[in-house]
Amino acid sequence: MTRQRKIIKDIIYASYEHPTADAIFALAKKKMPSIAVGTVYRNLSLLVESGEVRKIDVPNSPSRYDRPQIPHEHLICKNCGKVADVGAIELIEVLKEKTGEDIIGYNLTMYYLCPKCKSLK
Amino acid sequence: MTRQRKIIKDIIYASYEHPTADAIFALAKKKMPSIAVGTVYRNLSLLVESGEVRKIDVPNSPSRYDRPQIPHEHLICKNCGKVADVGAIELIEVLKEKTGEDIIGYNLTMYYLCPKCKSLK
DNA sequence: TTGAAATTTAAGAATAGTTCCTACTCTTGA
DNA sequence: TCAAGAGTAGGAACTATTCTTAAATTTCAA
Repeated sequence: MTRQRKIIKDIIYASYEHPTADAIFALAKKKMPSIAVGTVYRNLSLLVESGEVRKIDVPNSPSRYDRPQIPHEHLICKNCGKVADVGAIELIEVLKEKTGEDIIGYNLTMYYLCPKCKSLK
Repeated sequence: MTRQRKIIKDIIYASYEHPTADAIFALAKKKMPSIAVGTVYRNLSLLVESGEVRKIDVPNSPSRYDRPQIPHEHLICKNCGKVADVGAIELIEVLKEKTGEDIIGYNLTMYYLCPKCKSLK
């Protein structure tokens, strides 16, 4: 846990804005003006891999980063791109009434090992 | 519906491979050697917008395109990136037993209009 | 404490997917 | 037939992210 990595993690844990890599870089730069973009990206990957930080993939715009709380998913405004949280329980409600007034669409991707790859392990 | 657009649509409807824009371009080029990458992307957007084609956003790799069948979602192999279909019913099963053996993770994004944007409309 | 090896970093070049721009071509309909 | 509008080809431009390289920092055995 280098100083740079600590700063990056702290920024994410202190934020409720689901910041982008760019926003994190800007904030980190205030605390350590010498930090580089590459460092932010590399450390974000490491933090995601270790499970300390959660990555939110946003189609057609920069990924965002979040602290791993109790299970929750994300609502993205189609107009301004703002990301909101949805608790897992609400989520089930939302899925149930998918006809729902405000849900314009959704994108669900699950990850697994396909039979071929599984057999190779 | 231009000739180019027809070719692109036909390729997607004839494929079971969830082709990428690049793969579509390669196949389109066989039927019409003069076609340009930009044309493929532009027509894919138009087809998606009109609902004739469905776009699958794949984090960290090129988007894929699919025909809009009965509701189904996608399973992506974490190792080789292959995309498989999951029917909506299976899907509920999968979500139910989320502890499940093979599901490594998932990414759910829903789209809506946030209160602020909704009030502006 | 020293200093060599290993790790991490800064800086910016490179990459890849996608979009944008411009001039040209095709289609449409009067 | 021909002018206006729509669509296209080709490639430059853009943007988020990754890679590369040399320099800085950390680690840890001696």
